[in-house]
Parts: sequence; structure tokens; C-alpha cells
Amino acid sequence: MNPAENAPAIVRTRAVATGHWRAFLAVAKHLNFRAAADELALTQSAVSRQIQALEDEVGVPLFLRHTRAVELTSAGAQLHRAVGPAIERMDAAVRLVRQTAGRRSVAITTWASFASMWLIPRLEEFQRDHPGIDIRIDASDAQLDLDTSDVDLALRYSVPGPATQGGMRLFGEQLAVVASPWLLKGKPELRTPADVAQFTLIEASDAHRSAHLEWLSWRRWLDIHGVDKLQPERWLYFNYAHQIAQAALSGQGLALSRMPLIADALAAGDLLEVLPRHRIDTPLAYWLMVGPRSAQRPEVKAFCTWLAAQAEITRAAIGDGPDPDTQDHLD
Amino acid sequence: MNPAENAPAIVRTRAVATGHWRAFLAVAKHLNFRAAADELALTQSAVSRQIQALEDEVGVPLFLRHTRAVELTSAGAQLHRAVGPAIERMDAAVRLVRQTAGRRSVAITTWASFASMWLIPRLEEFQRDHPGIDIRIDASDAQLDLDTSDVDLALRYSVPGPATQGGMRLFGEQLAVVASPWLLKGKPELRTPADVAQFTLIEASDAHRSAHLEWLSWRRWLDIHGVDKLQPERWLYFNYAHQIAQAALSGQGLALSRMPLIADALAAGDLLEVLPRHRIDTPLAYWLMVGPRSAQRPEVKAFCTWLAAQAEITRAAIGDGPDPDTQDHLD
DNA sequence: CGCTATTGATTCCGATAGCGCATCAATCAC
DNA sequence: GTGATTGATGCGCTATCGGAATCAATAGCG
Repeated sequence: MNPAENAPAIVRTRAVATGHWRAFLAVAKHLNFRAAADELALTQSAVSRQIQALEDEVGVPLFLRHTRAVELTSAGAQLHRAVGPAIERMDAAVRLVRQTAGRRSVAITTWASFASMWLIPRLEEFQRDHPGIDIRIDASDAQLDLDTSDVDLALRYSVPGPATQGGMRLFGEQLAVVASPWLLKGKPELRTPADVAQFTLIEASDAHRSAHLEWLSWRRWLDIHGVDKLQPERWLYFNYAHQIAQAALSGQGLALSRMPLIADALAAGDLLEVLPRHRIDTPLAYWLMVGPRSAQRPEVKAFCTWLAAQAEITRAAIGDGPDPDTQDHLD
Repeated sequence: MNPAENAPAIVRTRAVATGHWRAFLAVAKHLNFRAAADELALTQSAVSRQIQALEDEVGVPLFLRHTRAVELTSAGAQLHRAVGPAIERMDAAVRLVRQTAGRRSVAITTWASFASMWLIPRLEEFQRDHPGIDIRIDASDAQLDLDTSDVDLALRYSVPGPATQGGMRLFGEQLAVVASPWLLKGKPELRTPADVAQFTLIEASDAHRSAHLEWLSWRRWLDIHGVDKLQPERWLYFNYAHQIAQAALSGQGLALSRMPLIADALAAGDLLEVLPRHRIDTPLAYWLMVGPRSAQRPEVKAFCTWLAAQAEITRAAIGDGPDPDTQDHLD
């Protein structure tokens, strides 16, 4: 009770019983023993003693009990920052195992634009052909590690290099100038690169991965076609590729878009390609990486096979050649 | 017992009792119930039932029991990858809290070269003046987040920018050509930048943070002094600044060194500066960042005060001006 | 083919840790 | 000053957990 009367200076090395951390987290959340007890479906008495046991084991008070308020001590806050995420991670792992227990499933990580513009529209076909296989997509842009995380496949966007070692190249990339047919209606046909200056140009702005954006910029396209001094009617910036596509679809200007991602919209006539002889290449490509523990599983194999076929279709649609690593000539 | 006879399909949503994870980890480590029981100072019987309880709660078998071998199931391996680090994190947090309980301590994160070449040699003085304060140094090059980790201070090396917002600039940086007196003995004095070609030039090689290395290269120094075509007798590459300093001290060649880090060696006469009129500046500077929860603690304040005084001494020693943000002229 | 050693599962039983109930102690609000 | 709120505590019960002994399965071996 009296904090000055310290427990004997025996440093406990035994690890604390983890069950009590639940109570600790609940109290830290509510800053109220009764509310915490309600959440845990226990009595206030039980919670009080669990916290005491924890404080005994750690050897430090975790909460300051005022008469009408509870407060974390600095040690308590320190533990809370560590224990909260740790417990959450364990719970998430258990939830995932329970969810996928006995089911065949494939977990894929990508980034948001590719998921929404390429992967998800095609996924329905796979689901139809393989009704027993669940698909889980993580589009959190987090660059998960295939060796340690629970995903089976990663779809990545990168230049060839060490990072793509062991991966399968799905397709390369060309940039095409596209616009809504509605925007072009009634206007004279564009004939030279300089003509784009009559329009609003839609471009990606610096989100986080500025390394890639350099290759996707209008500036580079204009440079390559020798019109570097040009100023368009207006610039329009977005953070994500699907926002750019949305803006182009709704006729807000010309977008410099990645062929793999907008091939469908071109085929459907929702977008028209402008200056088709002025596409440019980027060194970036789309890759499939397979997790080391997943490669043998039949459902993963089935998905990879299907994905390769889809990639082949996209490559044909955009006129992408085979891997430039094996054939190094570019037109 | 029979794995085909599944438990009823009631999906348990209650979180598992965390105490049993200890047994799980031990069994996963030894792949042997008896050895795990020994580690936990329990009987094999107890471990067996803890694992069973866990499997009941998760709803999935975690181990495959062969007669003479135990193997993780894929679900078990998945949980192991999540639970192991999570438990380790909790234990580490508890160890740290116990260790620092009741003691005044300051935790600092830096990178290895700065710790060994600047901070640690000066630390003794602080320890002498403040015998009651513990110092913990994390030199893991991990770029810890002050908001979420348990360090109080970060000493960083960076160009001014958003990342240094709120930080205190300790000193800027000049690069000087230095060598061991022993190496120069008997040789004619160097008079022009081109003269360095008679020596081996020691340089940092691409470790991980290539962004900074560009500013520290001999190539830049040679460019600035108009001798870009020069080839020295030999190149010698190292990954870390203290390896470079070590090589220079032992007379292996000329090093292009950061003044703040080798000022002591110059003052002591262990290194001599060559071509002192040909120092160059870099835009990089050394910063002190204070964690949000640490700023008010007296021991942290004391350390910051002491650090500022030390930085002042170093600035005087290397002739570094005040923050160029406030006075923008450079000689 | 049969014996033996190894290893995880199971049974039985005793110890105790954790729980709820009731009550106490402290203090804030009015 | 009184009542309400909130955390701590004493007490008794019980479910859970751990240990010892035993069972069951099988790999190794002659």
C-alpha cells in the first residue's frame, strides 16, 4: 500500500503469467477497474487482484490509483505500448488460423491501385472456376515480407533487380496518353505531342514512393518527345493511380497511364488512346513473388497458373514483349 | 484423438489463455514434449495438456505427433511465427521496466560510428558528474521511432528538413583530408589537391544509406577542387566510418573524414590534417531529437544540457558556425 | 517376428490460484 | 456533513492445473 516500502530487491527473472495482461490492457483502456471488469465479464475484485499480481511480478506499480481516477504510471505506459501490439498480433494470428482452418485459401499482398484496377476485376473468373478456394487480398501498401508474414503471394511493381530475384515477370509497362471519348468529342484530332498543351494534364503527385514516380511523369514524356518547355492549360494531381484513371474516365483531362492498368478501359471504349504512336516505355515491370512455404500448395499453384494466363492476356492486349532480360532489343 | 472427427463447428471468439503459449513455444523449439517440460520445469504430462488446451481453443491441431518425432502443422508454424516475436517483445518490455525500475536513466539511439567516435569517448565525463543516472545506448542503426519506442533521445545525421523538425542542431560538418603522421613522415608536403594521387585514398563503400555517401565521396572532393580525372595510387573501401578512421590512424592512406568525428584525433596529434585550406562542406548535420514523453524528466534535461555543451566544444574545435538556417552565408 | 526403449496421451488425485460476495477505506460532489 | 463512487481486502468455494503412475503406439534391433 505504501509505495515507499519497497518489496525486497529480488529481481524476478521468471516471465510473468500472460493471462493477466488481458486485465492490464482492459484497465489501461478504460482507466477504470469496474469498466474493465465488465469488459472481461469478471468482478472488479478479480481485476484488482490481477493487476496487483502483475505489479508484484514486474516489481513496479503500473497504475496510479487516485480516488476517482486511474492513471498509468510511466512504467505502465511503457508496458502498454509493448504489450498492446504484442497481444493484438497474437490474437490476429489466432483469428487468421481459425478463419482459414480446413479451408483452402490463397493470401496475396499488393498495392491498392493494382488490386482495384487489375486484380480484382479478374478475380471473379478465378472464384468461379475454383469455388472451394478463398482469396484474401492485403492491399495495405505495406511491403510485407514473404518469409515472415502469412501471405502466400506478392504482386510487386519494380525495376528488375535483386528485389525481383526468383519472381515471375507478369508484364512490363508502357505509358499511353488516354482520355475520355467525351472529352475529345468535337475537338480537332491531336497530331503532335505539343498538342497536349491544349488540355489539362493529370499526373501522380508525390505520395510516398517518389522513386517510381519519376518514370511516370508527364515531364519525362514531354522530354522524350522534345517538347520540354511546354506548359499545359492546367495540371491536376492525384496520389493514386485509380484516382488518375477516375479523373480521366470522367473527362477531366489527359492522363499518362500505365497500359497494363487501363487496357480494359481501352478495350471497352471507356477511354481512348491519344497519340498512340507516342507511347513510351518504363523500366518498371509487374512481378509475382511466391512465398517459400506456399509454393507447393495446390491452391497456390492453381492461382499462379491462372495468374500467368491472365498476365499473358494482358501482355497480348498491350503488345508487351517477353522479358527484356532474355531479349534485350527494344523498338 | 482421431483427427477426422472434428470438434463441433462452433467458432470460438474468446481469446485464448496466453499462459499456455509458453508451453507452445517450448515444444515448438525442442519438437519434444519432454525436453519442453524440462525447460519449463514441469512434467511432460502438464505440457501435453497445455498443448491440448491450446488446440481446443484455437480449434486446429498445432503439432503432428509421430511416434518418435513431433512436427509443427502449418497452422502451428503460422502461429509460431506470430507468437514467438510477440512474447519476446512483451518479455523484453518487462525486462526493461524491471531493469530501470526506480533508477534514473536515459536511453539514446544513434548509429554505430557516431556512438563509438563521438558519444562514448565523452560519456565518461557525464557519468562522473551524474553518478546516479544510467545511460543506455542503442547503436543498432535501426532508426527507432521516438513516439513508440522506449528511447528518450535520438542522435541523428541528416540534412535539415521535415525529419529534423523539432530537433536541436548539434553541429554541421566539414570534410577534411587526414592521415597518420607516420604515413606523411619523410614525404614532401602536399601542396595541391592533385597531390593526393600519390596516396591510397580511403573511402566509404555502399553500405545501406547510400543517400548520404554521395556527399562524403572523394569524387565530390576532387570535383570541387577541379581534379576530376585523377586516379590515386589505390582505393580502399570500408563500410563504417570508424573503420575508415582506424585505417587512417594505422597509416593505410588518406581519408576524407568528417571533422566532428575526428576532431579529437587531430587535437591529440594522432591524425594530421592535409591540405587544411581544402576542406569542403556538406549539407549534412548532426541533430538531437527528444522523445515526447522524455522532455520533462530531469535526468533527460541534464543529459541534453551536457550534450549541448559538448556540441558547443566540438563546434569550436572544428570551426563550425551556428545553424546556417539562421545565418545563410557560407564562406 | 518379438522384445525393448522411447514418447506422447490418459487417469487419478491433491494443491492452489482465481473467482465472487460482502465489506472496508478513501475522497469527491453537493 | 452526508452520500456516492471507486479501488482494496477478507473469506470461502471451486475449477483448474500440476505431478506420479500408467497406457498406447511404434521405431529400432537382433
